[in-house]
Amino acid sequence: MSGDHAQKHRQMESGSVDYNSYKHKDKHKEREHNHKEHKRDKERENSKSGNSEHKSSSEKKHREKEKERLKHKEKQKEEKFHSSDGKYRDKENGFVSSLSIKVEEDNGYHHNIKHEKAPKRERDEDEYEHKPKKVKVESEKKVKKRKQEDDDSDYGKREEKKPKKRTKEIKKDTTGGKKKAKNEPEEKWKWWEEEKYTDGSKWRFLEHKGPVFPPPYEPLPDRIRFYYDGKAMKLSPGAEEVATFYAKMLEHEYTTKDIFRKNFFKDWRKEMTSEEKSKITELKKCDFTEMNEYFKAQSEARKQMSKEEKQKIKEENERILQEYGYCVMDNHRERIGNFRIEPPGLFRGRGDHPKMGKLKRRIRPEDIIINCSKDSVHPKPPPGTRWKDIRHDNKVTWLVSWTENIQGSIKYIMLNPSSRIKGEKDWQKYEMARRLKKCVERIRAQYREDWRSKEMRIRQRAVALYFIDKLALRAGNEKDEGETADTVGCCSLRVEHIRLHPQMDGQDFVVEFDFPGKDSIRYYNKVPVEKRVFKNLQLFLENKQGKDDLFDRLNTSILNKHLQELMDGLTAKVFRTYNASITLQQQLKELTSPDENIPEKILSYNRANRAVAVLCNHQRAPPKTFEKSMHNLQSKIDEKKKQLSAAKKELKAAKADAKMLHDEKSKKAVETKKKAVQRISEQLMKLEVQATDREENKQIALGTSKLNYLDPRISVAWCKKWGVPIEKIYNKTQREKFAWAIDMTDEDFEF
DNA sequence: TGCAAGACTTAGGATTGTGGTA
DNA sequence: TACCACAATCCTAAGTCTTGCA
Repeated sequence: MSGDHAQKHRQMESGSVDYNSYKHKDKHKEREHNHKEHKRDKERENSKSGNSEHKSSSEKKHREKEKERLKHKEKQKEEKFHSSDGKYRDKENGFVSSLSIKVEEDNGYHHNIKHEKAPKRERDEDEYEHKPKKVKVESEKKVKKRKQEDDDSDYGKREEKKPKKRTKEIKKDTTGGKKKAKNEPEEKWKWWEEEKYTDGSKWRFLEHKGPVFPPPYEPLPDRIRFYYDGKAMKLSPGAEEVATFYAKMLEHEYTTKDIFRKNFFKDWRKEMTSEEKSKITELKKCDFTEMNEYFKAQSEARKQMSKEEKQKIKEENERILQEYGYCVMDNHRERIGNFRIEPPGLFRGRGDHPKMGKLKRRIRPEDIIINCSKDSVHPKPPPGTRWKDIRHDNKVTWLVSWTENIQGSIKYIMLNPSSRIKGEKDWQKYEMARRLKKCVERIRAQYREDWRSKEMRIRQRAVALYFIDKLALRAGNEKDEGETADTVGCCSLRVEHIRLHPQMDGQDFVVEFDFPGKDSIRYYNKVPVEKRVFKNLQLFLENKQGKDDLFDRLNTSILNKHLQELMDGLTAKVFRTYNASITLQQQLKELTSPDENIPEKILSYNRANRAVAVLCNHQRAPPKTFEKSMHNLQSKIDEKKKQLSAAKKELKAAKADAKMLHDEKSKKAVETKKKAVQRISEQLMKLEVQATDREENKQIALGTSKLNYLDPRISVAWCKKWGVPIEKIYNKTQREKFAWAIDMTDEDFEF
């Protein structure tokens, strides 16, 4: 990664941000009051529905009550609306649906989407919560009409409009979700237009069916044998199961690693009978090849299955998904992210993980903690078993948890990224980054000042923060030595991870970074820094050895505590989000040109995305088939070039004929040939763009930044501005995750 | 106050699905 | 129809940050 790229993003910020909402003290009080009322309403609803007799239909009842309440509220709002001069206000964007939206009175929630275009207003630093809105279904015609009206109206008028109604609820199939017609368009719930809980609770009602367990172990057929020291040996079921985990990985690089083999063998022996234990004493004498071939044959057989068999499996998976893949959270049927319990196997730690190869044991119902509403139908454990515990903790978002045996950490089943609970958090994350944008210059001035501090701890803090800001480094928490791979982030950098060059490649004060980051991905970068940073680093390195901490007076909690003082809610990772998003926005501005066609625009987008991936050091292993696929693509390009040249020749000839003959037929022929040339030129251009894109993407992973760091509103606004279909940028899953952004953003959005 | 546990986000690789082509 | 390449999705490890407790 080149240092100059990492610097680029620093030049980017210009102009002001549209901070769309602000707080009036008294309005705030009023809002608080209203919200408390609303909360009490909801709580009353919940407590009412919380009796134990209704188990079989609890959710239904709950829903009905909620509907009733909403109906009542809707009526009230309708009345209020009609008695006011409120008009519907249109959404400028039309990406998702034709729902119309009315803007409520400023209730203090921040970030009403309609305000993206609004005049800039001041607002409190600590405010970022979104503003709820109410929606109502409206015909497209009306929407269009209203759009026109809205375009003509000014912001002040919009502010006066009264709310109308909240979204339609999504129906839940209480029978366990028998398959809904797949293509049946289900109206999407616009959670982003509704109120948020502000009491720290994550939900009021939660019902689900619990996790799906992996199938029990199926012993190998007798003909498949394991050999020890050249002799066939029948293993006990427990030992055999663990042996199959290894056998399945025989071709994987893991099995060449000493730690992996050592850990596996140690844990495997624990599963052996005493007789097996006394016989099997060396891994190198074990022969798993028959097992390995058996599994390969099985996998091959799966591929060769008939269409009907495959369809049957697909249908069964769909059935399981419908039954276990959804939960009901506060009246809405929401998709669960990972509803399957992790199957047993061998631990695949990354990098030089000291525990790789250890046995990940099978999770039993007795290990599982269920989290759901008291008044929901609780998930049933498999017959003859019981759950470890059933909790009703609405301060957390998980549905199921268990403790894994490798690190002793807790694993969770949570909702899908398209869910309200994840989306809200995501939105909040980008709002936090936008808040940072507002005060980042002040923070930068502060840390530059701190480079001169008399106190070593402050200088270290300031230099570390400079790196986090400039290079988008991760915070770098302390890690348990010997328990995990040796990786570092900013605060945990050691002397051995940097080299100082007073001069390098014609530049002054260059810092050379070389360290294993998250997932043991190497971070290598040569960065020219300011003289004072360089001098400080020299100072920090004095009298230290390679293994010593670079920042020995700093850790992430000290740093984050400091950041918290600079801006409410600020932590080290916000800088990564901020710098990633601002880089995308700036790069898009720089790279997109109006005369580009759609494929070229997409290439520009990918290049902007790539700049971010480089900044964040999102790498991938080059695809195994990369060289081959590039070669194939090049062949296609060559072939297309030949075609083009032939087509051009034909066109020339046709023109000559037409000149001679002057008849309709030859004129027509010229037109046809012209079209052919044009078509082939376009095809060639597409192939060439594809080749460039692929080459530039060889070792860079774009997905991580797109999914986690780039404010989706930047991409949506860019698509709208340049007429690029959103489908070209986000696939179906991504569009579901970013539905909130797609719905609320217009082309003027500024991060 | 410091540390461990807990909760949640971020991450790359593996697996599966899909569409184009021979 | 089989095969291939790429995209989409799944999987779960590895981070960050917060919370709770001694």
